[in-house]
Amino acid sequence: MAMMKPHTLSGFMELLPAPQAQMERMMEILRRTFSLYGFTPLDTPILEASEVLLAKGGGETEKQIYRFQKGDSDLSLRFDLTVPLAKYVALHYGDLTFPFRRYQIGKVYRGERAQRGRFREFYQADIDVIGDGKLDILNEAEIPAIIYRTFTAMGLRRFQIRVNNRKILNGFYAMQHLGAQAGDIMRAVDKLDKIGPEKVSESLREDLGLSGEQASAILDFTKITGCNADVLAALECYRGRSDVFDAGLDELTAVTRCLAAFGVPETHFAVDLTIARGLDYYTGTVYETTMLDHPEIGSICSGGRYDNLAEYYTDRQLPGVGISIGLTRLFYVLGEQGYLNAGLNTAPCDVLVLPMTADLTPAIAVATALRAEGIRTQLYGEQKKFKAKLSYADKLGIPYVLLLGEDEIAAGVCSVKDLRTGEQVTVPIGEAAARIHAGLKADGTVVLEP
RNA sequence: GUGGGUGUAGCGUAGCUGGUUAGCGCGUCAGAUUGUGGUUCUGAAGAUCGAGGGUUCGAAUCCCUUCACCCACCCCA
Repeated sequence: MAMMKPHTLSGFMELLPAPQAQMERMMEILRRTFSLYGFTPLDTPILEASEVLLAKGGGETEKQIYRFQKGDSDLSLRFDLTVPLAKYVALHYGDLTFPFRRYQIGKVYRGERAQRGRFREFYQADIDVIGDGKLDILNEAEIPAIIYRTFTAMGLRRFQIRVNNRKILNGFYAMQHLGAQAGDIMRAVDKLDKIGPEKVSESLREDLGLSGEQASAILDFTKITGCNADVLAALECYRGRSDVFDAGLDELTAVTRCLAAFGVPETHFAVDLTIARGLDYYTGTVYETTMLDHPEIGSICSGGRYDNLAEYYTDRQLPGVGISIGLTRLFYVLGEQGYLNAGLNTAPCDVLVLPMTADLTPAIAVATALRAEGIRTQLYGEQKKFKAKLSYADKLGIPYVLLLGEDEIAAGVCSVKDLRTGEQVTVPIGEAAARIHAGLKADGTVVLEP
């Protein structure tokens, strides 16, 4: 039988052990930070009935979703974590306490062309707050504050969370009598950074059939930039001409105020009237986060307020606000920039026990004792040459090796070698754990509690 | 989905105006050193040149087909 070449599908990330350890570390930070704000962990199926995921119907989702038949079932892979959440909340409404705050880290799937920093299977780390009937604006300010804290905890510095409000855009376009084309216009305006104002104006007039006055009114609107206070002040000039716009401006102003109180510096947070992206279910505040040094990779975290997502599954009004970190993309960018692996121990364990005798039981006893002390211990039982055993520890980056030969066993001692310094000491077996603990703590390596 | 580019040992690559044993680096394995790794030295293994077909005395090299991957667009985390 011909052997087939092993390969991994395009757009699917598969990591080696060391980077995988880094990825897990990032997820730990996310879980810890989300818990800090009172979010409860949640998991939902990767597969859902197609009618659930496509309830909203149409649009880009329909084109990009992985959908297939199994028997008579019409199934789809989830393309985000928010739509499944809406289903979950509608389904378990009676058993949940509102506002319902949950975080979820899981893989999602999008059948589009893979590219640098763009995957077909990727992790999203979501936090959402779902209200019963109503949901206070405070939540919309807290979400980016959490993101700020999360990214900071991961060691990121050069990122910016940009905020806008769909009501402001929709209200403004309504003033220009362009309400029906709001979506297309937002998409055109979104290209400002990429192709410049002239091309955008051209696109507005030629592709969307707007008048010259309308196009320049839109471009003038996007030119409202500066510090957050300036932008908000400039927006006040448009007040009084659209109820929707006024509501959006009130919300954006409130969010901006709260964010300052949450301790998010203005360097990391900006009101930006050009952002409008994200899925089309957003109805109010929208967020988008980019790395300042790598804008070309796109948003690594975005979300917003959605008032009507659950309407396909329930008659109840269940407004929500949430945000999604593109973990796989974030990890990819960090890895590419060499920001990962800085001084982090990615070894699978802290010590490798090397039995040098035919009888393995003394080594087994030592390994068991070390584990009882919370030291991550691996027992190496392969009949290899001594140098091969040491080389194994070296390649995996295991910091300590514990040698147990005839002489040591007879004397009730063991040899503990620090592979990083090459230093080796012989200590009573009972003291080995304390010795390794001390060395690990000095290095700041995470040690499991006994 | 549309347009462009690239496919040579596990990985990164040279060779590409056709010319006979496809070269190098990293990694792997072995030895120097059978209780001392990471450094160094020596040696070895490892490639149906993405696949299929065609042109030719002769194809990694030229032509066709196909597949895969990458980039751009679309859209998005």
